[in-house]
Amino acid sequence: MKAPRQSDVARLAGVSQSAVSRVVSGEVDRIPVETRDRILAAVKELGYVPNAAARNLRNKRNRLLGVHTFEAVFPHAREDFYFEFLLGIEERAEEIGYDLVLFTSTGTSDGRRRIYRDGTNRLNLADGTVLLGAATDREELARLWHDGYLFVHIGRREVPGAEIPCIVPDYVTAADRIVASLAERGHRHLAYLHSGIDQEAYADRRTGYRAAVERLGLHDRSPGLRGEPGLTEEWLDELASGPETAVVAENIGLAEHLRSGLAARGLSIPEDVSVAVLEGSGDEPGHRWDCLVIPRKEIGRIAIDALVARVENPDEEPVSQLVACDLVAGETVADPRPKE
Amino acid sequence: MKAPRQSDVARLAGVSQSAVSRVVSGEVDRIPVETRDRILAAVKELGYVPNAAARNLRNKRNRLLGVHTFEAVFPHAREDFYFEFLLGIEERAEEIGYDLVLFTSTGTSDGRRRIYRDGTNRLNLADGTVLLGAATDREELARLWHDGYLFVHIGRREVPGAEIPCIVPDYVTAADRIVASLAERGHRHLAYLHSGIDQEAYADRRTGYRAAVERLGLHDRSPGLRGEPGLTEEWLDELASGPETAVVAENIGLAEHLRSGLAARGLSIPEDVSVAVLEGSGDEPGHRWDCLVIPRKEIGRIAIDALVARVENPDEEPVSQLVACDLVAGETVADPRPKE
DNA sequence: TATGAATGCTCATACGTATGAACGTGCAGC
DNA sequence: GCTGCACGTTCATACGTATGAGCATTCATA
Repeated sequence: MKAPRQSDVARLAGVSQSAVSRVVSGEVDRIPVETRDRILAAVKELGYVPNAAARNLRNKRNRLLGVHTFEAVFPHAREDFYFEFLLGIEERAEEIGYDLVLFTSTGTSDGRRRIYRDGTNRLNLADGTVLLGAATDREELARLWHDGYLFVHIGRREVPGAEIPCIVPDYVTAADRIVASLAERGHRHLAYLHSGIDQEAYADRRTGYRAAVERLGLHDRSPGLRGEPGLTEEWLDELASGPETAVVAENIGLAEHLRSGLAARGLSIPEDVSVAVLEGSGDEPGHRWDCLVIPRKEIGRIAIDALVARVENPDEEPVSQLVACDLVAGETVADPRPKE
Repeated sequence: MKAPRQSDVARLAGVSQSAVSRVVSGEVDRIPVETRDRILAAVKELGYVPNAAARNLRNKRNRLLGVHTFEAVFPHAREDFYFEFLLGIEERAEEIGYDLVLFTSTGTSDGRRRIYRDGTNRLNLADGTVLLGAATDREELARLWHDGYLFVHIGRREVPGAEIPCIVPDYVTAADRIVASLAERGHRHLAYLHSGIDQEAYADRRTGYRAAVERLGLHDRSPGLRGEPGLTEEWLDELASGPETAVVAENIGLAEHLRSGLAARGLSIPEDVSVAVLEGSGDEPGHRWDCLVIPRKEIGRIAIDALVARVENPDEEPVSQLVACDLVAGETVADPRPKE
C-alpha cells in the first residue's frame, strides 16, 4: 500500500529513474514521444504521484504559499476584516495552481499568534508567505525580513531598518480624488473629520486630503488636522455656523455620529452638508454613503502575484505596491447650497 | 542568507549532526544536560529551524493537515455551508499544533475541483486530509480510499466497496427526538414535509421520523413519505382539513412556504399547526423556528481529532462518527388545539 | 585484573527527487 | 575511415533529517 516512486515507474517502463523524473517534471527537450508515452502509461498504471516533500527538499519549491494571520482567520472573517482578502488570495492561488498553508500551529496560550516560537519558524515550509493582520508584530516582521524570508504583507507596516514589501490601498490618491470630486461640484470650504487613530493608513488619508486642498486652493479649518481628535460639540457648532459645505470623514462610525450631530442642529445630509467617507464597504446597512472602498479581494490577488513573482524569480526586487481604491457614489454628496 | 542546517549547529557546538538531531527532536534518553545546553545555545545563536520537507521526507509526518473542498471555500463561506466547519477545523488544529493546507491548486477550468488530475494527487503533501463538500465526487473518494490515503469526510458519503470514514450529524436521532417532543406536547397526528432531495442526509431524517412515529404509535399520512415530493396545493388542503396538528419540515424554505400556504387558508403557526424544522441555524432572519441545528463547528473539531488519531497511530481503525444535533426551541411549536 | 554494562557520542545510510556530467549510438561532412 | 555532433539515456550526487548500529570511555562487579 506504499506510494509508488519514480523508480517503480522506471522499472515498469524499462527506463531509468532520471528519465522518469525528466518526463514527469515536464522537460520537453530531449525525450522522444515514444519513450515519454511509455513512461506516462506506467505513471498512470501505478498511480504515481510526485512526493512533495522530496521535491521540495531538492528544489526548495513546493507550490505552496503560506497565509499567516496574527489572529485566528475564520472567527474574524465575518467581520469582514480578513474575509475579502482571503477571497482574493484563494482565488488567485487556485488560478495559478498553488496551494495555501494556513499557519495556525503557532498559537500561544494568550491567543496571539507568533511566527517565531522557541526559535522555530514553521513558515519556511511554504515557498513564501502572505502576512496579514491588524495586530502584526513589528519585531517578528523585522526578524523575518532579516532572515531573508520571502513574504509580503497586506497593509502598510513600516519597520526601521527593514524594507517590508507591502500591498497597500492607495489612500493618498483616493482621498485626493474624493476632495477633487467635491471641488468639482463647487465645494470650496471643507472640513476633515479625524478619527484620532494614529496609523500609517490614516496618515495617508490625511496626506491626500491636505494635498488636494492645497493644490485646488480650497479652504479647510478642521480642528482634527491640528491634532485634536474627533467629533466634539464645539466642532459641530463651528461647522454649523461656518462656511463649510462638505465634510470628509475618516470612517463610517464618525459619519453616523456626524449625521446625528447635524440633525440635532437642524441640518441634514446632503442638503445642507455633503459628506464623503474615507472607508466603507459600499453597502453599509442604513445609509448609502459616498465612500472609498478598499479593494480587498483585489489586494489579496495582487499579494499572491507579488509573492509568486519573487518565488519564481528570486532575483526579483521586493517592492511595495499601491492599489487604487474604488470610489463609490452614494447619496450623501450633493452640490453645495450656500448657507444663509 | 541561507537557512542554517543541523550540521552548522553541530559545527558550532562541536558535536556531530546526529547529536543535534537527537536534541532538537526531543530525544531525552541519552544526552547529558551539558551537551544539550551547548547545542541549544548554538541553535539559538544561528536561528536554526528544522526543515519541514526533509523531516517529512524522512518521517512521513509533517504536522500538516489538508482541507479539500470540492468548491472554493471562501466564496461560499458566507452562505454558511463551509464556514462553521472551517471554524472548528481551524480552532482544533491550532489547539493541537497542526497547520492546515488548503488544497486549491486542483481547480479545473469548469470550476470544479478534483483530487486526481492527470494522475496527480497533491493531497499526499499533508499527513491526512479533511474532505468536505456537498459536491464530493464519489469516484474520487473511492479511488482515494483504495489508495490507502488517510482522510475523513464531513458529511455522509456512501461508496460501494469502500468504507469511507465520515463525520455525520445524527439526523436519525434528532428527527426522532423532534417527533418525541411533539408527541410529548400531545400531538398525535403529524405530517412530514418532504423536500424531494434524495441524499443520505435526508434519508436519515426520514428514517428517524418514521421510527419515532411508529414507536410512539402516532399517525402520519404525509404524501411526501410515499415518494411525491414537496408542498402542493392538494397537500395543503389535506393538511388544513385533516386531523394533523403538527408538521415536520425538512428545511426552512419549505417551512416558509408552508407558513404562507397555511395563512392563505386562514391558519397560523403555531396556534393552528405546530411546525418543527429539520434544518436551520437557530437564528434565521424573520421567524424563530423550532429546529434542528447541525453542530458544524463541533463537527469540524471532531473531524480533526478523528484524523489526527489515525495520523498519530496508523493502526487506528477508520471509523465513522455520529454527532448529536442540537434542538433549538423557537416560537413555532405549541400545544395542539383540536381543530373544529 | 578482567568482564560486562551503562553512558555519550559518531558513522553510515535511507527517504524521493532533480540535474549536471558522462556515456553510447547513429549520422553527416571532409 | 576518422572527426565532430546531435540525440537519447543513464550515472552519480546533493538536498536536510532521523536513526540503528557501532565505537569509545567510564564505572561497577566478580
